[in-house]
Amino acid sequence: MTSVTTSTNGPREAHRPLRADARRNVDKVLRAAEEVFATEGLAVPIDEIARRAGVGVGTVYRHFPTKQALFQAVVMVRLKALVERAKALSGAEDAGAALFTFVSELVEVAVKKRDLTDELAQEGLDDEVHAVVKGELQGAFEVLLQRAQVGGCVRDDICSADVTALVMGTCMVADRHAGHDATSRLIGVICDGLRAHPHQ
Amino acid sequence: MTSVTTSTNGPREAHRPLRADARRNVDKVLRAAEEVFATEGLAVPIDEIARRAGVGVGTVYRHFPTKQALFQAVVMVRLKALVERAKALSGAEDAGAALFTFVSELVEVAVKKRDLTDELAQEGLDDEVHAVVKGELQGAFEVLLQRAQVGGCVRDDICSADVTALVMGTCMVADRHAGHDATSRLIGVICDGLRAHPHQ
Amino acid sequence: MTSVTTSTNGPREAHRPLRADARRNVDKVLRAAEEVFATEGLAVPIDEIARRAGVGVGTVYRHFPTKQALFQAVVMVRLKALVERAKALSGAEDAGAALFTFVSELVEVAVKKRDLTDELAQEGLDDEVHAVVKGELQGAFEVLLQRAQVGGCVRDDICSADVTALVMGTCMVADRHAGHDATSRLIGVICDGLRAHPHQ
Amino acid sequence: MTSVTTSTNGPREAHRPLRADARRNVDKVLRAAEEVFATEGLAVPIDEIARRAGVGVGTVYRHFPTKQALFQAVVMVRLKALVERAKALSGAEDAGAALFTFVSELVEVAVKKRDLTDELAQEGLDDEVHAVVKGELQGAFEVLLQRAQVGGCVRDDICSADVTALVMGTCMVADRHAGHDATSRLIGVICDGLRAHPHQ
DNA sequence: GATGAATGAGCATTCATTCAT
DNA sequence: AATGAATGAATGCTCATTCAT
Repeated sequence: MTSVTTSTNGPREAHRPLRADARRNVDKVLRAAEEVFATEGLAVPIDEIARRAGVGVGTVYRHFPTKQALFQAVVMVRLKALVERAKALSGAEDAGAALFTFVSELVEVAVKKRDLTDELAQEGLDDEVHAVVKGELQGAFEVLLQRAQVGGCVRDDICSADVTALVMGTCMVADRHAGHDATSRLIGVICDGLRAHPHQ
Repeated sequence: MTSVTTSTNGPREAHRPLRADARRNVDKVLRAAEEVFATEGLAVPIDEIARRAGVGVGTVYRHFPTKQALFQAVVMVRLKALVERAKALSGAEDAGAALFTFVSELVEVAVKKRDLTDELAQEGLDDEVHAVVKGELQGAFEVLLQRAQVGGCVRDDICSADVTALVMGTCMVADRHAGHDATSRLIGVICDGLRAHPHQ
Repeated sequence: MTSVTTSTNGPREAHRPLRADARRNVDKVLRAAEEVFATEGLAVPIDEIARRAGVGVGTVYRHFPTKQALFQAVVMVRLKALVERAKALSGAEDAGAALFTFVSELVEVAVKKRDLTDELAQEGLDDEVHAVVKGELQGAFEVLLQRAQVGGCVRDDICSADVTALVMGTCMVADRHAGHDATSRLIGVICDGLRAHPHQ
Repeated sequence: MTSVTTSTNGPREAHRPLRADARRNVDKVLRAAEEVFATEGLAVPIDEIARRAGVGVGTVYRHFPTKQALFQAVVMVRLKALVERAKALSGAEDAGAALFTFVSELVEVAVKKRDLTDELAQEGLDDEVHAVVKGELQGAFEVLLQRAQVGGCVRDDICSADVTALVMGTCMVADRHAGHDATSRLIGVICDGLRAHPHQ
């Protein structure tokens, strides 16, 4: 895995260049947090994350003013990856397939990374930066959806928020529903439901 | 709302009929817990529940030996209601409509009662009683589903666990997705996806 | 075992005759408490005692205003038995043997009944009645000791409080020092120390 | 009194040298605990100890993961002192005098420090470290005893565990038996009992 | 009198966050 | 900048005691 923070100067003040060792620490923390949030969810103590990262708690707090902030930063990484993926798929031939692929992949990731699900479950505690990324994701996703709708592959009576919700729901439930096959079936139902033209 | 404990002698030992005042307290606690779990989730302190119920903490603990136990009791009430509803619907003419009605209602309820969602999200904390009720629900649900499948209204490649999962997911997400219309749209997609014959 | 309360009208108000069933309850409580204090010490919850006695907590409190009071009542029974024994032995031929027998028996009992030890360990929380019994025990014991000293079997430079202390100490330690033999050896040392004429 | 932690790097992990301020706090906590356990026994709330030490509860828990752990640490300090003393005495000319001196001193200390007594009274809560120190004490004590037995100053039919028990018992009782003279008399009896050749 | 439900102060322990080193 | 020690509010739970039934 390459540096998790490639596209930013750091989580707190995005404009002051961090010293090399500081950036290294931010990275270690993010990586540890990623891992531990992914497996244990938000419940994990900060001390544990610091321990795993091999730094002191103070260091964690220097870079992330709050546990929530760290959590969001972790998810941000994933959100960004999703944005990339959505953008990449938005040029595809088959607009329907592109949307369904995206949805499938998203769910598959979330099944493995509990924090993504947790994040999606969070309500109103987003800061601005976060909101921006979420907006980007929404935007990229909307493109995917509209192309699919325009192409007639997806019903017209739903909006992107609806699809997002359905996907989130599936994410939240999928990791409890052991096995890859089960997940696929869930995705299958959702996708078919989207494809279907509304029951008159 | 009528007494929450109509069909049981009390949460702990179903054997000795509770004194009238005790019954009243159990009810007050359950109601407070219901409300507060629904809005705040599992995180609320027991003291808060006791306060809202107008009883001492000790009273809560007398009836529910553990916070988890209280939580489960709260959900049990809902689960039982669901079982009733599922059973009632399983005699309906139109098997497909019955299933879809059940699903819709369930989601509508869960939107208002966040604890149901939380419960469904809980993993391994089931005690036996709990498991039994969940089993009953699963059973009743299965009847509903099979009848719908036999009648050709629902695809054959999914099992009741799948549907349960989809419904749960929708529940979890629906309350964040304000508005009755939005919820209906989600349910619509799910139901159409279930109705659809799998995309080859 | 016959009624534990033969020589009293009840622990609280020694002068109002108790109804038969009340006395029966006092007895049940005392017996349960005896057993449970003996094995678990003072730490046991009152509820547990009530449960074992087959009565409600309220009943326990009706007869014993306080946990301490119950505890003392239990020990009183034992203390009284000790008084009897001491008196019985004070007429014996061999005054030295009588004293040593008493001491041995006392320790042996205490090894089995933790509460006796606990009680002996209690400091200043005795009520009057209690003090009286303790006084009697002290008195009876003093007789035993003086006779042994007069007979030349026990050194003169110690008082009954000293012996009591030594015995208590041995009690407290003896139950941790598994085995009958070990206990005997401890008693042996103490008795020989008492017999010995002080090291000049 | 000098630093309580002279011979150790700290209670938890003997591996990393504690920061000066941390060391100071550990000391304050130990001293407060010592004092308060000595006067009130194990029953004192941790908060009280923290208050007296002038630190927050969290600090106590940082250094001692458990109330029991703190208690043991307190006693450990004393046990270690005893080990030292026993070792120092084991080279003395007069083996009998050495043993009796040790016993006397131990009791005199325990009279003032009730926690020692409490500790000795504890049953099965020994962790390994603790067991080791107790073992050392036993060992050092055994040397003292054997030398005295070989020299003919102490009877042969008892083992070090017996003597320990007798001493403990005396400790437990001695502080209730106010006055230096009384304590001396108790010790006198014990020592004479040990010296005595068993009564046939 | 008996019962056991209710009470609530009390306690051990955790953990996010701050701050001295 | 980094560290990790200190803090203390918060929480789940227990149990002696009181009181309505």
